[in-house]
Amino acid sequence: MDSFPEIAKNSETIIRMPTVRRLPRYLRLLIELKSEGKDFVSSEKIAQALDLKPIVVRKDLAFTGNCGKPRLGYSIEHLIISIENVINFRGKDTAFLAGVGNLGSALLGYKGFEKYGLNIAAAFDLDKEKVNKTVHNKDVYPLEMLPVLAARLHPYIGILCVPEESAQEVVEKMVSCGIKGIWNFSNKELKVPADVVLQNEDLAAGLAVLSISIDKKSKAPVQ
Amino acid sequence: MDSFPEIAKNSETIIRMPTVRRLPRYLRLLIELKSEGKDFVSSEKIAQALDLKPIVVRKDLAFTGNCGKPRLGYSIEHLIISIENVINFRGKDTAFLAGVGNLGSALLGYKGFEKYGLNIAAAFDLDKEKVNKTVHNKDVYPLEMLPVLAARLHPYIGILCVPEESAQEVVEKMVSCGIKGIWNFSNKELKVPADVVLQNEDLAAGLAVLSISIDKKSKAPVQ
DNA sequence: TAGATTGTTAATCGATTAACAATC
DNA sequence: TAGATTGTTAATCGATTAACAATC
Repeated sequence: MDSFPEIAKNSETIIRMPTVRRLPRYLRLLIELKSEGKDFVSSEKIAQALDLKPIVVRKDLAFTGNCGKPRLGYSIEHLIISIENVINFRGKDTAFLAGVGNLGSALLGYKGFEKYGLNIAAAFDLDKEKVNKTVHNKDVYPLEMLPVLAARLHPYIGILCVPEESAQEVVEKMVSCGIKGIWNFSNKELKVPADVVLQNEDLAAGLAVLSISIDKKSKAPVQ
Repeated sequence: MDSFPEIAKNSETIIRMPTVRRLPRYLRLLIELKSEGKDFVSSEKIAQALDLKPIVVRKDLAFTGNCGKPRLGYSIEHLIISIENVINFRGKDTAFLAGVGNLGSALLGYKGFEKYGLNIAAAFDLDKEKVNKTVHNKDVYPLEMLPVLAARLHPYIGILCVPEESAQEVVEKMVSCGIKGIWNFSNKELKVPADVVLQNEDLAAGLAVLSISIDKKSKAPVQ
């Protein structure tokens, strides 16, 4: 943890989305390997564990600025730190969540966010019945309180789990409070200002891929 | 609904994943337009609504086998049917869900699956305390009951929301009961036989993309 | 007919893969 | 040194974009 390779914080590196989406998978594996007491791992081993090709692993890991050692592989500890830095999974970033329905409540109770460096500091709802309670130990406030709490807690991510009808309105409230990224679990197509990042999570997209893949496989059993 | 264009059920069409992932977005928009009484829509209009380029829309829609009419655009009703057919969102496909924790419960209560042609017919859990109850009106059975209920209900998709430790074991049970697709919400890297489709949903992947995009945007404000 | 909009063909861009030289 | 494993450079593949002819 003391001697530490120069991280290529080369801010001009291009974001390659497929690589970024794989980084959390490497991270989980590396943390597991570390807990088993391992110090180094090769791209070949990582590839086997994650069902990838070794060259993909090497290309992806190069993107984190970390260097492997010929014959040894990659330092697990250094890689973990590099990946966490690149995708910002270290530290505690503050998020607000809006919409404490089924999905919103589940996310409030999701333990994994701690590992991802995300702290849901407060939750909000328009429904008077859901408000002024706690869900999974998180306080749920009326939406009107958003500006006051934002001024105090400085959230930078807004997690959106409200029904489609109110999604745009809630996003605008979040944006006007200085939130810089919207993680959208509603299926509403949202408009955000150019300086705000919108990340849509679409359950139906995954299901569509699954359905069509099953279809293809059953129709073309020889491959 | 009577006169209906020949659908190119050309089974040799290649699956283009980015296209497939966008199809549910077109579908939602088209259903909305239909409810507004519209009959035709142009690729330009669709592109505006979904923040895409018109050429992307035309290429994607061509993939559904549907033809647009020059000067008129696409028949909304026909397109809806074509898209639903391609991604198998018509009819009622049976799914089993395993793991009735926070996320599993939320999915059991998710109304949208009806629209996606997915019917969660039964839920399962290893925890004796969670079993023999109903969650959002779905029966929760002990995992041992899976084979019996599978023989009766013929599920073809298994939705996996169990903790990582038991994920592989549960998947194997599902596969041995004839399930052809696994929708994996756990973060476990699963092994499945070659004839079974695995679709991983990784929350951390979306969060990583969001985080890194916010970073980039704040560091490169001129674009 | 003129004009709007589609669908096709070719060009560009980006991601994956292959080949191999560099390194410990 | 020999051998394993990395990182680089070039080739391939697939998706997006551009240009434009076809169509109503």
